[in-house]
Amino acid sequence: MTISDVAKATGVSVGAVSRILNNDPTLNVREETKTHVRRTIAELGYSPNPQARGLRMSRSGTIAMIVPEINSPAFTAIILGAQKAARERGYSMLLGGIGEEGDDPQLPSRILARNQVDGFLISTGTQEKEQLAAVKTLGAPSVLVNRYLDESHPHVVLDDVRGVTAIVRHLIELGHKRIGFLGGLRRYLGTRRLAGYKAALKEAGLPFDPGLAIDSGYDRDGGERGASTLLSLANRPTAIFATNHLVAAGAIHEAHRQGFNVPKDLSVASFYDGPVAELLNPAVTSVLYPLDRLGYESVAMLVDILTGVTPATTSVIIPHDKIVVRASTGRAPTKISRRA
Amino acid sequence: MTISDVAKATGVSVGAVSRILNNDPTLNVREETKTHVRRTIAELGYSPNPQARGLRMSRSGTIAMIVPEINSPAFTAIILGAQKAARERGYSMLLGGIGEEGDDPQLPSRILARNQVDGFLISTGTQEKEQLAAVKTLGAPSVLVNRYLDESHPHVVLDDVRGVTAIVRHLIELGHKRIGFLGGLRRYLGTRRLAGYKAALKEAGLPFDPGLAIDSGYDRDGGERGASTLLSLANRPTAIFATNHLVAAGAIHEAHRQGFNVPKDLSVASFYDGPVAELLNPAVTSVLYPLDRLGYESVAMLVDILTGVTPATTSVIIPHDKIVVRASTGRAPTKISRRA
DNA sequence: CTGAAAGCGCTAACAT
DNA sequence: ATGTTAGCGCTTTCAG
Repeated sequence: MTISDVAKATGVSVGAVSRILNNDPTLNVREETKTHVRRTIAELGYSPNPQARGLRMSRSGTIAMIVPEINSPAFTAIILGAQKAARERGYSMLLGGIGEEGDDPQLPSRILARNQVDGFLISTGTQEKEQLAAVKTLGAPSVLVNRYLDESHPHVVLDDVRGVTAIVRHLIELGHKRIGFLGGLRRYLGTRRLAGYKAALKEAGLPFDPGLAIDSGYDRDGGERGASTLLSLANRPTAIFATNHLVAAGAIHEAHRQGFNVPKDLSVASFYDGPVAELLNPAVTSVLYPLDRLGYESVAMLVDILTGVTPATTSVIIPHDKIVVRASTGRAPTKISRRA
Repeated sequence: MTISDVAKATGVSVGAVSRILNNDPTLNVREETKTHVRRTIAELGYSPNPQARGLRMSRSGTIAMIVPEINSPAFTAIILGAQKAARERGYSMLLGGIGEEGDDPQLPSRILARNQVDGFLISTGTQEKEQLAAVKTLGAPSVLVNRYLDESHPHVVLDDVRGVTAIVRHLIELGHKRIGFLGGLRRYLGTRRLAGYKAALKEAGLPFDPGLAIDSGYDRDGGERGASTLLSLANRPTAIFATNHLVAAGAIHEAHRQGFNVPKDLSVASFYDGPVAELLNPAVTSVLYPLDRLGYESVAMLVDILTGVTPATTSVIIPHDKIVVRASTGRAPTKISRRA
């Protein structure tokens, strides 16, 4: 079933069929033949061979999304939004980089060579520096998703600073004066969250104690270790901000293990929000982001670039939605309780 | 950078280069020229255009994986294993069907038309019946992943029956006599889990009470509703088996809400195992499956079919690993406590 | 053992 | 307004 079958069946030439298929605006066809051809195509169930089309037009209609993991609830939402946008625009999405594979900074160029994708959505993993550097020399357009290289390189990020400020402000409003920070501090976005934390303290006139800001990374173990450190301080915090749900889960677990009650002795609030926030016990207060929009906007921007539309800006910032208050945060204890 | 560039650079014909690239066994080339061409290819950084190759060979080297969701921890593991196997065999994976998109039973054929994928890995969602029926008429090979149509259609599944039997046995060994079942009962695999549950009761000489087997579906809400029903029974169970972690989370949440202590008043055990089991509070006892192998074996089987190798069997069954005992299960209470 | 050439299905430039 | 045709990059048959 090829285009020439359609041509034969309709009695027109392949060229005409092709132009009708692609709504060629320059050279027009009689309305009559147009509908006739369209009908025949539908009857025959013909659909053009994407490889031939791709070969001819040197494009594939596929974009590759590189994510370091797929376990984290945040990524699932991002991927969902990206899928939706891609489909709406007639693109397919190839998912790569998950797990060990993601450790290879050359992955994008390998994918490019092997799959002839038109462009990339990039969320780097552990090898951030090398990976982002490699992106520059890719030879294919890319949009960074929740990552940042420089202002000129297209990226879609969250308003991390404001989001963290908002949720730390929530803790401060509950009367907390000593608030721990558990997050990544090595990557650019991690440091922006710390900046948000500092901003909230500053606007409340609270001092910043570097001993309360701990590089926990982004996993559950980091949350446990970080909470352990914080809770063993002589002047321990009464609240903790965690950079995601895994870290929050680890922190809550460690607090429980040490006999603290959450939220009576220790409030815990988390960045992001999603199904996992509800699964934890207690359910975790967190700042809600439309993470699917993060994925959606990334694809929109990439497709603009691919189709020659100059995007309005190289920097899209997704604002946070609201603070979802759940059982993990409460008023600061009037006096610091002894460890149970 | 095309194959004829390589031919020119090396002084041989394109045909020769192609044969060397593909290790053509029939027509051999001098060892000397072979290495020379190989070196030049490496120097030039040439890699063949997948679209042209695909057009010529009418294959794309891409397989589509259709999963209904990506939130569930089980799927992430399956996808990971599938990715690994695909990469090892030189295939790329296109992910589709996530979210609303998955409601369309015609999705596979649409993907086939649009993307010329070589084959499918299928895990249906809500529209199981229609979707599995559509698979039959696809015109491309497919392997069902954790789904079942009939013995002749290639599938990779878990030993659900034995796995459930094992974990229910664990509950029975803890002294529980009345054990609730929360799972899906409409799909084939759901009923197999129920069969495993019955088998465990039977081998222990316990009666099967239909009132204890509840169709909870597979989400958190179902877990809550199911637990609510079970806990309001006059003769309520002292333990519950949940078909996955979301259902387990809902059940635990509902138990807590009603003032029951887990595991003192109620033990909860879950199917699967994974990171989420640790996040819950209490952490959930569950039966461990190598879910990545489920994905891995599915791809292996599909690629066998694609490459003309007749698979040894159309039915691969992944055995469970072991019961991971965590805090959510304990000895049956000696006397049923009143609701707090 | 190696080169030449046909042709996979499509689009776009050029004819008519 | 429609038809013809070259050629995208590759593999593979057929000659040599």
